[in-house]
Amino acid sequence: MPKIVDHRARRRQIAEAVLRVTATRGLESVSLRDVAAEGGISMGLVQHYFRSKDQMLLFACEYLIERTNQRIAERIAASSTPQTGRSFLRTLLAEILPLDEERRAGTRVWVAFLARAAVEPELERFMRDTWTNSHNYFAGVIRAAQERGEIAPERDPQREAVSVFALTDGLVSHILMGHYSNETALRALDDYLDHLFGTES
Amino acid sequence: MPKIVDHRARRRQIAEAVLRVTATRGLESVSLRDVAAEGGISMGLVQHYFRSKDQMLLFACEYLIERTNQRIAERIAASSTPQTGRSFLRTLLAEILPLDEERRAGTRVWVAFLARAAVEPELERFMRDTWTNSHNYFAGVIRAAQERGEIAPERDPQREAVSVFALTDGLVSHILMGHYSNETALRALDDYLDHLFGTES
DNA sequence: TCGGTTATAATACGAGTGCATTGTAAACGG
DNA sequence: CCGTTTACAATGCACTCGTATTATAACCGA
Repeated sequence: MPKIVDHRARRRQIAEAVLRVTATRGLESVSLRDVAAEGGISMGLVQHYFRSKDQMLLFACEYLIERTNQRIAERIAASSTPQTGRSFLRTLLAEILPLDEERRAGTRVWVAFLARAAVEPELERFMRDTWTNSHNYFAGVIRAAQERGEIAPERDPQREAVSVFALTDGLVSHILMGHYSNETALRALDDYLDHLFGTES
Repeated sequence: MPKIVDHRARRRQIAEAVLRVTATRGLESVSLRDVAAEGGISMGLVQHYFRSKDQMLLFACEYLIERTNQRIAERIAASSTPQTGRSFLRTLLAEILPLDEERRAGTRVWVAFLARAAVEPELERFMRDTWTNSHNYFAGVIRAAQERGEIAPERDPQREAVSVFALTDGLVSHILMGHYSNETALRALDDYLDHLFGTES
């Protein structure tokens, strides 16, 4: 055994450099040299930890998802408890929106990978799996709220999850382009929650 | 005056080559040589009609929007008349979804430009303007239906337009990745229209 | 201490890039 | 019919890219 180095930590460190470069200059201008420079390491080291550029990008994408999910879980844990199903769902969805620069940076990277996934089957599969997980989580939250009587029993959690997921993802793009303001997007979210939780009827 | 050539037609022809290459291999692998080969012309000709690659891509993006809007207008004109505000809106929104391969190709290109716009202010401005036009159109359609009594008067067309626009754009991404099926997406659209036109109350 | 394995760096290489330059043919105004 | 302008083609150039190769240093088991 030679030098002891935390392999996974090094890969994450490189992935973070990838994400930073992607957020500022876009995925198409990410080169191994840029990543190495951003991470303050040599290009050979990047190659040592990733067989190819594609594998490096895929890992960076997985890392982005993992980091984002972790951040969301933290914020939810930090929010006031106990809370209703509605407030929980609102916290969750609002956390997905790019409301501050940190999340905007993450979202810029995310749409870059999304565009790449449109022409790369392997990445597309990964995106689909990621979204399926999210969808199932949303549906579970909605079903739980329904079982607690917060949502009318005739609603189908699966169908509602489709709507709320698509609405949120759509708002994400529009906020990112500066088309809808944070307030406008949050109001649209609340409008939907009003509808789902039957405030208006 | 030398050879008489339709300048705009040539530029559109080149733009179509750009869109074809982008739809199959992605925006990041679009080179002047690829575009020339795809269009069956020389690389020098491409340079003759566009000062730089960036300008070529911007024009191609504008052309994509123009072509898409035109196609939507045609389909609407071809649909049965007269129709209710609801059926009109449904036709309009369903036409935006990538339900067949032709529209899927266009959508792949669209998300590629979207990702680029996230790191290019000029393109971002263009995207924002495009979306503002679409939003205003949607709001106008909703307001017209409201004035004809199809939608409850207390609804705000602007707010509803935000929701329907975001929902549709979200569904676009999810369909493109193969996450939601065409039927699932259309059902989510219909669910929203039920809500907007008050079928359920 | 020695041998082998790994971490890290430096660099060479061929392919591809956008753009600039140059060349050629065709169409008009004079 | 001539010259200027434009349409189009071909090629050269400086640069960047991902990857392969090689070199060096550090560590640990034997």
